[in-house]
Amino acid sequence: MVAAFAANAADEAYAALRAQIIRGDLEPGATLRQELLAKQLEVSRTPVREAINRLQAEGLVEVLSSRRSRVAALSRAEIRDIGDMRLALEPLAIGLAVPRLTATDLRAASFALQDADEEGDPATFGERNSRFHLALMDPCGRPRLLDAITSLLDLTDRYHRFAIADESHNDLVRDEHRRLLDAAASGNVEAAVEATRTHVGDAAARLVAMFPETAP
Amino acid sequence: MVAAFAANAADEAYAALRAQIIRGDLEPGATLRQELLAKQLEVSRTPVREAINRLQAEGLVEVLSSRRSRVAALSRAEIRDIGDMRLALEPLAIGLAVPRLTATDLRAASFALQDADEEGDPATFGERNSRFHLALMDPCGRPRLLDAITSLLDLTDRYHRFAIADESHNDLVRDEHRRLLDAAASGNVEAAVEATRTHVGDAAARLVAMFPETAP
DNA sequence: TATTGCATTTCTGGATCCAAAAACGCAGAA
DNA sequence: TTCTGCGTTTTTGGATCCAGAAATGCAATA
Repeated sequence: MVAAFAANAADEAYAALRAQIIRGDLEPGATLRQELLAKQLEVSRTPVREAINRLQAEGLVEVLSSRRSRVAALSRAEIRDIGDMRLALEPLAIGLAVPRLTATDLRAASFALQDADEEGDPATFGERNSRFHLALMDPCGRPRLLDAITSLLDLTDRYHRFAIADESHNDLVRDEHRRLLDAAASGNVEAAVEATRTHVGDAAARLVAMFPETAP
Repeated sequence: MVAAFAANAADEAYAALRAQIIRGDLEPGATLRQELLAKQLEVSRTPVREAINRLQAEGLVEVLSSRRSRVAALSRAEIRDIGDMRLALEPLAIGLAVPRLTATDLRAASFALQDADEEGDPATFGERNSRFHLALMDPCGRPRLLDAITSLLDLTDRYHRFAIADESHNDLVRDEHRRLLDAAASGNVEAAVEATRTHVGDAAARLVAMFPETAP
């Protein structure tokens, strides 16, 4: 593992598994065996179990009929469910955050945007994209709201890799990102909220479109 | 314990603790000792730990600086946070649910409303109130949205008991409930969404008002 | 009497153990 | 060859064990 900045083994296991799922190292549908994961993370099964439980609560892991658990594979319906929730929550967060943005916040968001928009490992595109969004919303001062949005972003991050093959689509995303950042930077709350609505709506629609109508 | 309809001990412990917190048997701020809870629930510490973890994720339990955990005591800011999230999510759920409501759904909601509005144990008022709301939103067909809303309702349920002393306030709530149910029954999506917005907004404001400006 | 330091007790997180349930695989029957 | 049934293996949930951290309480001192 790259880094372990967690006080306890359970947090560490959680962070490691979450990262592996989000960047697709653990593919949707892969079954999770506690013993194996414990060996890989060099801890006992106890913290692995705790991590799996948390991931279940977040929706990144799903429980099969009985006992066994696997990496959640989202359906078209679930992607739409998540998209609509983002569309309800992110404009709220942006609306609260923009009036509180400091120069430091804006600089951080700007850096995050640069990182998100440049070419890079497709596996981490979703992650980098989410980091930009969260950087802008972070100053909203609503921990629970941010947690909820983070969970939603976590769920779809890994599916973005398939969408970024289309270059014209990427240009559009860059454009929407830029518009959002500009509105936030100029302190125009209404414009920022509207830009968020547009962008999240578009992004969700694109993700939904990736899933065939009849697929699981 | 009254009922134990859970297959495994962890679910059972979770349900039991959640119920005790929601109806105020475990007061905000009370520290949770695993050993004691395990003895009370007649299981070992393992499932209790799992239950506490889940409750932490939901926000009903908070972790102290180190190790010890207690029943979450919400602050004014957190109540507002939660209220705004409800205001973002519940209209969405109602808007999706109303076109799909069956006669059975409406009957269930109507019963739930009757139960919520009649005099009864103040400790369970929040719970009964939430059940009505959820009954109306249940057919929305969005499991994740419903989970999120349920979690939010869980968090504030126990604080409603203090609000229902005021009888004029109760009349207003009954009125708003009735308006919402009527709109839903008539299939008027826009009216139902608007009634939800009004009611949730009012309810959240009343809860926030209960907390002194400067309190924790 | 109030306060600081230390010994004791309590409690938690993590590891390990155990029984039961589920998955697997093989053999025999159709 | 394919399906079904049974014995074996694997894996999980729950219980218990253990070491370390925090809290508690007592005593000695100012």
